[in-house]
Amino acid sequence: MGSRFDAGAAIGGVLYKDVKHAILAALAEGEWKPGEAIPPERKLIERFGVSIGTLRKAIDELVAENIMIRHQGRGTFVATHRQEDHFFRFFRIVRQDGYREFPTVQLAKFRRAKADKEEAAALGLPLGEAVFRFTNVLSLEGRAVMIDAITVPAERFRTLTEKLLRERPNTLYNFYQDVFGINIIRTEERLRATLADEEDHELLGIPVGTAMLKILRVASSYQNERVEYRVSRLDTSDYEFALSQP
Amino acid sequence: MGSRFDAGAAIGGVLYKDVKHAILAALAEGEWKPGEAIPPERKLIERFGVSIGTLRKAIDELVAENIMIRHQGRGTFVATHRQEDHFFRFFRIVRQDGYREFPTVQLAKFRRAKADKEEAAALGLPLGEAVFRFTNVLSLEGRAVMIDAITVPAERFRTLTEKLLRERPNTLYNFYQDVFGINIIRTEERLRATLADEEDHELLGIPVGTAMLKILRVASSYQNERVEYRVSRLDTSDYEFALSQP
DNA sequence: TTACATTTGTTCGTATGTATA
DNA sequence: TTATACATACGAACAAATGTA
Repeated sequence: MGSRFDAGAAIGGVLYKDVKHAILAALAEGEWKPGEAIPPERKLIERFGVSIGTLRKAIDELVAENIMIRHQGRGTFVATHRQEDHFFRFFRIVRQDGYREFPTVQLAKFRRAKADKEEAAALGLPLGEAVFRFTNVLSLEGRAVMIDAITVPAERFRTLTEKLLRERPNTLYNFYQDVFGINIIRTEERLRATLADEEDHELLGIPVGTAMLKILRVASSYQNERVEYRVSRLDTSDYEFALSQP
Repeated sequence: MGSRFDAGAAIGGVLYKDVKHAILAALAEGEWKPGEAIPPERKLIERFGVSIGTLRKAIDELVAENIMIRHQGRGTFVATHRQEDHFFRFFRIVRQDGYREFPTVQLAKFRRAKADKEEAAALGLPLGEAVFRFTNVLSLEGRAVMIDAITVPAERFRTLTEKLLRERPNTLYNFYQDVFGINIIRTEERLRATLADEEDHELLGIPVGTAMLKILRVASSYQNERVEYRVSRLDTSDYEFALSQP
């Protein structure tokens, strides 16, 4: 059979997991949008026909995965990238003394292209599939320190244009949410060292051959759908990549 | 007032947090050692005078923080660094195709010294406090690729000797557990790029000026007690630092 | 300011299922 | 088979935070 709910994805066997996946499916179908409250627990236990404890256990996991946020007395909300905390969950560049600051972003390049081998592998697309490629230059304290070379599948970002990107009011991941209904909830990153090339010199004003941190990121949406591949290059003379475990 | 338990650290107000901290305190005092089972839930609810649900909520958090591991039908155990998973939680160096391998370690240097400014700040010690400094060279697939320069407070590692380090049978963090009763449960890492120097050339056989990944790590024990400062330098021509969120 | 309804958070306890020794 | 241990599911009662009349 499958789930005991209509929504789709389920394993059967563990009730709270079924509830969790039913909620995720409703989320993926756009029933509740980021920033909105989902129905109160009382309504949800009616809808799913489970006890309060079971429902809470399902939502507990969604909260632990940063997909939802609970506020006592207000309700349970679909997470947004608008919240400061959420932004710094994915933006891990910090001044070497620990100070965190919002970067300013400048769009440097934008074009439509066909996925090369690396992009196709990272995004799980066929080689040569249509993609958008664009480059952002990020500044901290007024100085350009990082280049983000970003690739997204054209299929999923059909209406993307350079103008839209340039005029977006808030963060990139928030823009993905608002305009394309894409919610980044997970990233995988790999870090290497490399030497600055001619492009780094032009965009950041650093000498060719400077040591740079190279960050390769694949960002995914609700169903582990890979929606963004990003290669960042950071000048680490004043800033660094910060990470805490757990 | 304080806690309603003897053990110490508590906030009062939220019962399951008190229970959690009481368990942590017992852990820090060595009542249960890594690898051992803690008493069954039945006993613990008697000891703390709380309900099963409250106890489980306390242990849930400890499990989420990788401090304990539950096994249905067997018991709840204090986490060890022996488990493979646990090792790769702190060792994040991976071949660029994703393959994970255990490194072989060679002790290259060992000496007693006084904490310099950087070490003192990282470990929260007074400047000039006695520390041990030692250097490991890590090899993957038989090739030396990373240098770990490690500093630990002599106070906390009183009986450490070069011989002990050289003859330790298993991983370093496991050695900390077994010999010093120190359990690393948390790390903070900062990553930068740098250029290979003369020491890198000597120990890894790479040309001076090669781009290298520099990782600064502070490792902490149960009560956020900082017990190890480590500066690693990785040749990222074949390997990389891998990271998944969440 | 107060009172009240709404919503999530905490604590309690019971019954049953599943894995292990 | 039996006993033990954790896992799941249920639901009641009260506390705390929030928004509104």
